[in-house]
Amino acid sequence: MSQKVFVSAQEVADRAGVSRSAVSRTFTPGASVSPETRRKVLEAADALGYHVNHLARGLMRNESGIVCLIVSDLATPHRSGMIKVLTQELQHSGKIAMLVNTDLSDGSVDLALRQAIHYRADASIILSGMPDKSIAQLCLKSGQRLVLINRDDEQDGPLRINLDDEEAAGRILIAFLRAGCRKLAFANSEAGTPSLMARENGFVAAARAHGLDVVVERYGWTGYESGRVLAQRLLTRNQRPDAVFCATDLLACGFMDAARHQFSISVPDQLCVAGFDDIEQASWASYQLTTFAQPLATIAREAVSWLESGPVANSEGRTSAIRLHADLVWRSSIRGG
Amino acid sequence: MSQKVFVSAQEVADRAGVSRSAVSRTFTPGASVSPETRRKVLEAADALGYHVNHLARGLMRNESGIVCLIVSDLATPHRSGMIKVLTQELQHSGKIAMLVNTDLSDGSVDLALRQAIHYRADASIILSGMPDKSIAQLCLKSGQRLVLINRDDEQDGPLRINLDDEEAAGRILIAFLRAGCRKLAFANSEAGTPSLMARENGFVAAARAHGLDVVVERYGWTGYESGRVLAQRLLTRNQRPDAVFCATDLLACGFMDAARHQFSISVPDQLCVAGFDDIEQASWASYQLTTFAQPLATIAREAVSWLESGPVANSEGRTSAIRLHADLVWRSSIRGG
DNA sequence: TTGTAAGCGTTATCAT
DNA sequence: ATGATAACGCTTACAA
Repeated sequence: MSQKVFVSAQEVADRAGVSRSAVSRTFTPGASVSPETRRKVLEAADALGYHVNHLARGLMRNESGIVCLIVSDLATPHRSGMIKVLTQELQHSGKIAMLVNTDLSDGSVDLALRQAIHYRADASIILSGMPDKSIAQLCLKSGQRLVLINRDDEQDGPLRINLDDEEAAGRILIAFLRAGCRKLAFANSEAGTPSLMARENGFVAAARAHGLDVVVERYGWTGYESGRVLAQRLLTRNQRPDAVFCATDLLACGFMDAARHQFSISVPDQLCVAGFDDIEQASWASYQLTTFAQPLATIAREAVSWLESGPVANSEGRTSAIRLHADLVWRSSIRGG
Repeated sequence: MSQKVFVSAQEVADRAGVSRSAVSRTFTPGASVSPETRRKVLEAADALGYHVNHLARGLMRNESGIVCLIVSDLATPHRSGMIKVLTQELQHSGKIAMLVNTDLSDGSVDLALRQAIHYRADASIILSGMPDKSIAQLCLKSGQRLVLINRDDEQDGPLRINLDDEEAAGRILIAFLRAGCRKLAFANSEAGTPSLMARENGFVAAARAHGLDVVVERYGWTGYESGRVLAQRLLTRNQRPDAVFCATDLLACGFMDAARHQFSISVPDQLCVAGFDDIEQASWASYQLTTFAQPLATIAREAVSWLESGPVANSEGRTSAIRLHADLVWRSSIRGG
């Protein structure tokens, strides 16, 4: 297609009157070059607009510097926030993010991982879906690292970073009880991902431990609109709940809006609401949602530092799992405090 | 670092009992291979877990398939929405997105473009900041394509996609006038990007054409919090405005929240508000913001199809600019309709 | 410290 | 249709 004409190391070498290797060494941190040649090379490179070809370098070094981010629902506040911190952290450690959007086809996580292999990515970070066992094994066998965030998979080999969802659910139950709520509900999507289900199960279990029942409702995709539908369903019951734990903030925003504008219910006076993720909108004046903060910075740091850490034990790759704590962010969608 | 051991074409060839070239041809669309060899190769490849090395392929073909997305404020609804459609469109046409986050350092757009060159990206799409003239020239000279979205630059060579911001500003003025508003205000950030300024200038000019003045206030970064500050400033004036055009939806959300919750002003009864971008939150029940929709799908399609179109005229690369129309999305933050 | 030469995994050219 | 061979731009022993 486009007639690309990049400057090569040879041209720089010619102009500087040195060998190709001298040029290569100049751009290799920690290689031995005399200050004089270095200067000449840098000068020629600058004049010619030379930039090391990372494709070729990756080929030789067997290390591309590419990390593949596999993501769906790219435009949701939580996911985009995740991508933001991950790209920052990756760039900070000299890597570059390749972004694969899996919104389109089904089973596209596998397709995405194939892309990662094609470009010889040093690692893949999966924020959505679950890879097929076989393709995941291929990645690991090929020496590619795998990080699963909020996927809670049983597979061996990848790094798994998860939150303590159950425990958080228990804490929010206490908060509801302190606010005097007894008619509990849980609003979930039908996505059924491990972390979503852990929140649900944790909440139900904690309630049961206190001798209380929870009305659970699930609907559609984990977004604002689903929150409205869930409100429709939960707030039209004979026994209207006085406390709702929503599986995500996005659901909670939709739920609150429906409760207030459609059912004229006052939050938190007549209904306490809690969410999960602490997306930016949770802090907006219209919501002031009590929620759990995803420790984004920590997640990114842990993920990237694990990628940087030396080679994984070839012997079946040591199994690593990190469970992080989610801080409760108190706002006014729950009475008291 | 990690001992990566990917399967090579040679290994596949050996196992299938054919030559390397046969393997290569099997994976090159439109190459001539007999069904028989093809089958043997595919079988061996599958058994071994072979995947074409795009690094090496890019080296040979002088075409990496990589497109670099250069972005700041990654986590805002508008930017993430943009990234979503762009990645979809790119993947759809067989390309892959490399994401560079420029939130960190200043002048990092140049750094980002350097990364694009390092990885021999076929093109770069810039959603934020402006590249230095020299580095942009280097990209173009190297045969890399450049797309600037909502940057409205004068430079020659790159494709420039912009909205008709001035014209849109004129339309919203009419809407305000029809609603009976006469005390106009414009809420802007201090970012001063061309599109933001075009909205401001277009609004002021249109008002002047109708013999009306506009109070313009600018503050901080283009986010929710700035909207609140701007409301603070504009709503405490002697002459309180009865209509505010906010440069973006995010500003508008902050503005509306402050107006309602802090100043107990009713929107749209006492104050009409309009925004720009049509982010998801604009449609939420708490805002119901009248705004202009960014034609995201069209933008992405235009950008990617331009990348696919044959080689740019080497003779100074024909100058291409696309100006798109922003549809007005009517909701209830303006009276009437 | 420097240059020479081999090799990374492809694809493209050219015979066959 | 197939196989040998020469690139592609780089890094890295190895030799000087």
